[in-house]
Amino acid sequence: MRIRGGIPIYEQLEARITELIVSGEMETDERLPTVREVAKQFALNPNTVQKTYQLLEQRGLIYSIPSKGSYVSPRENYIESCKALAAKNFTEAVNDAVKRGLNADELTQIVRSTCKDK
Amino acid sequence: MRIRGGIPIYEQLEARITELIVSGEMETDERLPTVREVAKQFALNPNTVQKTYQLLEQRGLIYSIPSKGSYVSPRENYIESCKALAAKNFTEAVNDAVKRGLNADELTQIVRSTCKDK
DNA sequence: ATAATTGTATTAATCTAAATAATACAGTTG
DNA sequence: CAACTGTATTATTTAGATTAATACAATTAT
Repeated sequence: MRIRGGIPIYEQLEARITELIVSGEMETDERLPTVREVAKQFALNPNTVQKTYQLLEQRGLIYSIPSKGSYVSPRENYIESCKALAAKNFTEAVNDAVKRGLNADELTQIVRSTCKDK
Repeated sequence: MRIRGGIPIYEQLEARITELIVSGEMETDERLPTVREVAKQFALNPNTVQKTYQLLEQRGLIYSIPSKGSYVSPRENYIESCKALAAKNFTEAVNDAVKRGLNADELTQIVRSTCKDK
């Protein structure tokens, strides 16, 4: 099974797990499902899942102990860099929107209404 | 020559031309360079450029007359749908940023500072 | 102890979308 | 008439994403 539509699976998975961790749904030092478990659950290849875990580890969101498992990093290890990356991506999105005719007020309004539903 | 980095060339080109049109650098009914001219200038295949022109026409930004050329559409033909599309994409970006830990105030701040430099 | 499970690593093969390439056609323009 | 226009078709090539088949050493559970 292969998820279509441009965005690579390992990135989709990375976004999903990032959300679980950043939102606090997973606690610090909580164990993540093994690479093989996730692969089985979503019918993916273990290598694809490992790629995601490597990404998450590079960004400080998780730490992996060989032969043991992968765990959620303490918040102070990642929150800064995670937000920095998000801010960078978001800045690009703002620039794109401006180029397509939206102004600061309109963007601010979208931010407000989108965040309100949370 | 092939532009690297995930985003397809025809989308990069589409973004670039959209900017020219939306910003007003190109005027209504102004003629766009021909498919073959653009292809030559950027060392692309004419088919790739044509794909971009098709996209732009679908979005109402340009209109093409066979055997004559492609021209910038009047503003009222596209500005609404163009902004709607931009708003849709931007909303996704907001959601992504929120999932990664940014809040409404932080996002608004980024909007302000990013738009200021323009 | 020993069998199963862990993260990690390597290498090759497969698959798909993107991009290229080579044309062709009909209408216009000079 | 010759050159140029947008448009269309089909086949090929390419590169990145994904799969696949393993293997290893360390940990855990039986």
